[in-house]
This record gives sequence, C-alpha cells and structure tokens, in this order.
Amino acid sequence: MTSQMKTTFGEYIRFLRTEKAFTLTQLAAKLNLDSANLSKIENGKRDFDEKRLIILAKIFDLNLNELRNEYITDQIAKKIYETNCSKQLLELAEEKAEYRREINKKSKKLKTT
Amino acid sequence: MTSQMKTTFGEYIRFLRTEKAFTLTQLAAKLNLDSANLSKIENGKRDFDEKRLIILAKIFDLNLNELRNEYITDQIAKKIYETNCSKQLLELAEEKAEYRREINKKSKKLKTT
DNA sequence: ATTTGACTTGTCATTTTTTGACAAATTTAT
DNA sequence: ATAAATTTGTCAAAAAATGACAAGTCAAAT
Repeated sequence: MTSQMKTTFGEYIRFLRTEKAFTLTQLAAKLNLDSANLSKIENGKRDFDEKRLIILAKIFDLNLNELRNEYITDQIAKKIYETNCSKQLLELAEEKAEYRREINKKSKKLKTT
Repeated sequence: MTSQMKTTFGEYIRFLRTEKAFTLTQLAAKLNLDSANLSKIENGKRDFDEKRLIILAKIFDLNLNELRNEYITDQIAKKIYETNCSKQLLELAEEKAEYRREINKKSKKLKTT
C-alpha cells in the first residue's frame, strides 16, 4: 500500500493497525481513545480528530505531511461525496478556492501598507 | 453575472441584494435573519445555513438546483482553501470520493439481497 | 455639526453537533 | 463453550455554530 491510496481514512487506520497486529484496544490506548470509538472511526462512523495525526504518525513511523495529506484528501472526499458534487462542479470549486487565495493575498498586502 | 461565478457565496448574496437594492435589514427580514448576521454572512464571517437556500431562491427567483450548486461549490472551495489542498491532492480527493460512491453502491446491493 | 440610515463588529446565551465514555451485543478465534 | 476482539447504542460533556442585541463606524442628507 502506497502512501496515497484510495480508501477512507478510517480504512487506512485499520490497515495500519492490522498490519502491526494491534488490537483496537491497544491502538486506542496509544491514541488516548476508547476502543469503541476507534472502531467507529475505522468504520467511518466518526471522524478522526486532526489533533491526533501527530501521535498517529509517531506510532506508525509515518511522515506527518504525507499523513496529513491522506487526512485532508479524505476530508474533502467526504464533502464531495456528501454534497454529491460532480467533477464539473469540483472544478468550479477549485476555481473558487483559488479566488479565496487571491482575496487573502490582497488583504495581506493591505495589512502591511 | 452568470449563475456560476467565482466568488464566495457571501459575495454572491451581496450581489443579489444590491442588484435589487435591498438593504441588509430588508433582506434579513425576508430570510428570517438578523441584519447583523446577514452582514457577517456576506463578509464571509459566518456560513449561510443551507436550509435557507429554498427561500433565498424564491426571493431572487433563482433555480434552486443552480443555487445549490453555487452553495456546495462554495462549501468545498472553503474546505480546499482552509486545508491548503493542492490541485494534485484534490484529484486524489476526487478519486476517494469516487471510492466512497463505490462502497455505497455495494452496501446498497447487500441490503436488497 | 447633527441626524439618519446602512452596515459592521463584539459579545453572549442558546442551540446544535461532536466527542468521550461506558454498557451491552455481536462476531471471531481458539 | 469460552474468551478475546469488535461493534453498536446511549448519554453526558465538550465544542462549534447560530440567533439576538448592543455599540460602533461610516457616508449622505439636512
């Protein structure tokens, strides 16, 4: 499995966990989480808290940035899925994101002036 | 201004409002909203509640589906912007959304079996 | 210069959503 | 059959979003 795979983040955690033959309870403890809730996370019934990415990276010796990429792409995928956003609309969304970046640039300039 | 423009949803509402020469107070009343909060919405400091899309469409005589598209692309753009998601990662996100759709299809099949 | 109207900003209580925790049920492996 | 692992349901607590109102700025009109 490469660092960028097309699964949910929950499934990815499960993959990492089973690969190292941890039980839910074991991994949950490391993550300072209840095993029941970790189960829900792996099954996509709850979100993994972004704050725990750091420790998750440490546990499995992963590059934090790559892990974060896994995470944010999952977050956005979830939103795309939930909103039933077509590819065409997604392109528009990307342009709108670009527009937001432009606005931000400009407002930063104003602040320093 | 076409139905699909590259602005924020807040700016779009402001455009619609000023086009019809409504004051914040007037439009807010129609939307059953406080004018102060509508101001925040237009200035991107609060989100527009999806539930109000229906009435917004009525007020400005817009196609609800197109308006909804404006809305969801804005929502996703916001997420892309906030997470600093690159175009490359966005493609991955789209694939992951596709994956979620696949999963969903399969789970529906199981239910009917 | 004061008043008026439109808009913005800050704050806070309320509501809604998310999370953590625990108990109970189900599944899996031995 | 038993034990361990996992899943599911529930509920209180924490966190985030929303509604409401007061106080502020700003511009135009008087």
